[in-house]
Amino acid sequence: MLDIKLLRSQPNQIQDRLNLRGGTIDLTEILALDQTVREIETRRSHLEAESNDIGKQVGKLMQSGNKDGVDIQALKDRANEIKHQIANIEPEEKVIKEQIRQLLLVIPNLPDQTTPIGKNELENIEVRNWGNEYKGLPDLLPHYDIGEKLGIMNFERAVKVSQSRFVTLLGAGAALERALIQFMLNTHAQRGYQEVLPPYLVNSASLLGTGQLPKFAEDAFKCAEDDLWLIPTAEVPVTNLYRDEVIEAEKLPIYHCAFTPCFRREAGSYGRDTKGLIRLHQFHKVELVKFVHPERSHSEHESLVADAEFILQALKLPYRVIELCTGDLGFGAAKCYDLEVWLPSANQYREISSCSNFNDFQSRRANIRFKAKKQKGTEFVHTLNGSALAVGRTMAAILENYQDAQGRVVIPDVLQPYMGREYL
RNA sequence: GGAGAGGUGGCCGAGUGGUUGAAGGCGCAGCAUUGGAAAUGCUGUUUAGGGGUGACUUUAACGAGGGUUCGAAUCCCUCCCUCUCCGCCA
Repeated sequence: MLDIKLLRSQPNQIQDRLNLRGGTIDLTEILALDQTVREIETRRSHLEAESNDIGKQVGKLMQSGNKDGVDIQALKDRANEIKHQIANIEPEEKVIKEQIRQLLLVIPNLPDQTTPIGKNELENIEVRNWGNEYKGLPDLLPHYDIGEKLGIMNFERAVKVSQSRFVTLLGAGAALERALIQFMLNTHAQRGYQEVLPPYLVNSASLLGTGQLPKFAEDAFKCAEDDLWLIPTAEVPVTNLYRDEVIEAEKLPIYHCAFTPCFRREAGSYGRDTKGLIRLHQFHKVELVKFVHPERSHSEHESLVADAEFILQALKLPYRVIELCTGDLGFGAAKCYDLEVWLPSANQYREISSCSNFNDFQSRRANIRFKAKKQKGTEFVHTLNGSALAVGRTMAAILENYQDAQGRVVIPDVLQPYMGREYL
């Protein structure tokens, strides 16, 4: 959520920066409503001040024993008159305030000053790449084919049990998934992230806090009987751990890593990535979440990306780092790097992690502040998060990049201790 | 699911419908004391919105939302949450 005061004080600059995203966001309505509501608010405050004053006078007169005096009745009459006047303007004030809130909630974040300007994904920037694009064997199989051939992956039965876009892992496939999760969590924990195992069902306030609601309700699964939703990412429960809290400044930065299943309706993606592990309604992800001092958020973002890259490098999977341009940035992100892993069967890179800096966008919505000792007032923290990594897509990358001439899949060195074997 | 108890500031904990943003304590900060510290003493210490360059001023907030009243932390209603006991349960 943007700061209404910033919007008020420099509407043109804000408009220009929002325009870099390419959408059409009109701020005139919200600015007009803001102007109106402030006028009403001032009037109401004055009326309430008078009313408070009368209350005190009545109190004094009552205590001095003058319970039925004429002057008391006159004061009461005046106070009732004020009450009616307030009742006349207050509903309008509430309605307008709610309108402003609703409008603010659907305005995307301002792109960071350092985010490259561009219209769409074609203008994203490749920052660096790592490893060789493995062209593979001539008879290299896509991950879903080798997975089924090895008997570690079954799509048909998952469809029977649920519906399309679900998978079942079997035997070594299930073990590999579990090994990846263990390896990722252990690595991050060693590197300073506190592990969290959060709830997988969250309330609407949490989704509002991280920005999935109100705009993207159709992307999430909802439990109709309850105010509960299946999490689309661990970002939601982990970020909201600190909702409505004031953190002591010296406790920052806070680093968490979390493994969770993620549930996404994938509305509007019919026919895309229908085969394999790439786009499922349920998948596993290890997520990194940071709460940091605003002054440090840029460097914290870089190190977050490095922590995600560390996993890819440990697994020896070729990848590249893409910095998203303003036109391709997600709703809440101010700056974002995608990590894309090499998938030889498709002869292309596919997103395996997205590392975003939200600046104070989420913390404003979720009301996550910090307070420095000796300083008056509070400030909003900056929140950052990134996948490290999407487990299913990592499995897909391993199944393709590690195929050998015998049709086996070599298990990456770092996973062998977890698997107790060298090949699938 | 049934029965009961309770939600007050960073924390603990008082609270009578009337100048209570809220006693007291802890914690924290500053000052004094000390060779230095502990102990002690004094002072200060919520957040958010509006107005003002500013000192400042004004409004709101005692789980949330309504109601009664000139006036509500205090009385009434609805909802949420927490705890205890019983039942059910991995």
